[in-house]
Amino acid sequence: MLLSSEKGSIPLYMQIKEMLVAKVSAGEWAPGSIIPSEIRLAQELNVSQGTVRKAISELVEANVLVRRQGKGTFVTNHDENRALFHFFHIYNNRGTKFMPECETLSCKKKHASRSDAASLEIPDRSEVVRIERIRKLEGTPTIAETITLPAAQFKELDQIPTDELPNMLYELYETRFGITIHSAEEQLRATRSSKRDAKLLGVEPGSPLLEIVRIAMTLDATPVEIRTSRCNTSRHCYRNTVF
Amino acid sequence: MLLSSEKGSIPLYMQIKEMLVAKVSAGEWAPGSIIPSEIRLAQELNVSQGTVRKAISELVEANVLVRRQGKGTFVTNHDENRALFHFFHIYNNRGTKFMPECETLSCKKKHASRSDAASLEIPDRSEVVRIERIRKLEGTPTIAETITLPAAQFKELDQIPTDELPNMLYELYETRFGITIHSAEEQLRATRSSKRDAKLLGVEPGSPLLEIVRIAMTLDATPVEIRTSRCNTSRHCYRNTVF
DNA sequence: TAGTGGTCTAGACCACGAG
DNA sequence: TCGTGGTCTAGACCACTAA
Repeated sequence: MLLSSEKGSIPLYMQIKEMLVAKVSAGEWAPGSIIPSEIRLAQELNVSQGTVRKAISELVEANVLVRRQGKGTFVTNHDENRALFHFFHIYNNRGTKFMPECETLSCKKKHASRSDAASLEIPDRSEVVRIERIRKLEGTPTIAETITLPAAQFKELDQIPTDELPNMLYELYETRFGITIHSAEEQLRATRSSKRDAKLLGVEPGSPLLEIVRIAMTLDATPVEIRTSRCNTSRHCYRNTVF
Repeated sequence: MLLSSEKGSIPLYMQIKEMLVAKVSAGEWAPGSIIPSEIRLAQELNVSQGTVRKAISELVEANVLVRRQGKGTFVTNHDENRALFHFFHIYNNRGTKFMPECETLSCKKKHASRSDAASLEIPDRSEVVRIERIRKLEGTPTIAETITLPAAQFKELDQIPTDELPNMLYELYETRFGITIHSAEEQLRATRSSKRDAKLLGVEPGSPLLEIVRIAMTLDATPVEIRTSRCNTSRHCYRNTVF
């Protein structure tokens, strides 16, 4: 790799950051694996350790890498805790969060609707995999979920028996399809429960549900999942901390 | 100030960070004012510039300070843009955000309910100021808001004529009461519109509204405002980006 | 004991803003 | 031109982990 240190060019640590992101993004460094030490990278790139350090620090901040003192620096991987911590925002009214249980109702191939296709940046009517499931919190069904994925990137996902689909799908995406969810954009609205959701969640049809539409993206900002969650918020709520 | 650099003690940059936070928190350095340069601070504290730099960097990350190259480092202040950018999350369905207009309905002293008192960490039944207002987005009334503040810290707020209360209250809190909102915790639920809100927002009574309960805090984590927003989400939504 | 990241230093030079 | 923050270096020593 070539770094340019011309006057007025992009700072070295930024260029190094881009390089590191590229390696992770391309899968050259897999999730969970160790990357070369700061000193090695500095030698290879002909810069000082401090410069590499700054690049790595920003990627640690962005949850791309994790440092472990005495061991090394690793590519972040999606264990259950990360998924729960970063991507699950439903708490009970006492302010605590539990790992949701999960029952998958169906997992089938469909053709993308216009809006799904637009969100996933794939051609109109192309194939998608659609998962329907319901999630229980502390024993009671609380969230009805519809998940839409581009079939091209999730080949044969619909062949997996529904009872083998795990609770935390992002781990599956990573281990089985090599797709790591890095960020997501969520839109929240209040809606009326459909008859179907009402039955699944044990509420009156038409009663208010919190609808969360999430578009999840990889490190290079490619959208790969649309997830619509309809939540009964009588005993739970969505929490967000703002700085 | 004394820094301890004993073996096994808290890192210097952490101690410096605490010191800087204390100065801002105590109002010794007011919002918007410049703080001593990195070099001056380093001299005064007998550390290298790099160490001060690391302390400041983390506070910039936390939105406590802002750097301006060539000018200096400043205490963050709450202009309209900061309030809109960090604390207002309602977008229209095309994904854009506008400065809301605002009509204040009332601003009166009350006695705190048990739950309000608990949230604000003040004695039961102590005095609070209650503001009721409605906010218009692109011309249509979209959000009904109830704001509760501890009267002890917002003396004579209820004496201000309602039509003089500004759109962005956080600026007022800062300039008039010396209280800077630094972070907030939001809880979102789907609720049914009350008759009163329905009339204010021009919707059917009982129709679903997105309820946002925000507890806003100062830099030292003291809760100072409870804000309940009930939003009509037919043409708007709450957005959140997750990493 | 060797190797990793974590803290800290002292000093160089660049880019920006104001006088 | 001067003072600010922004980048980068070279090297010291500490704290942690694993062999």
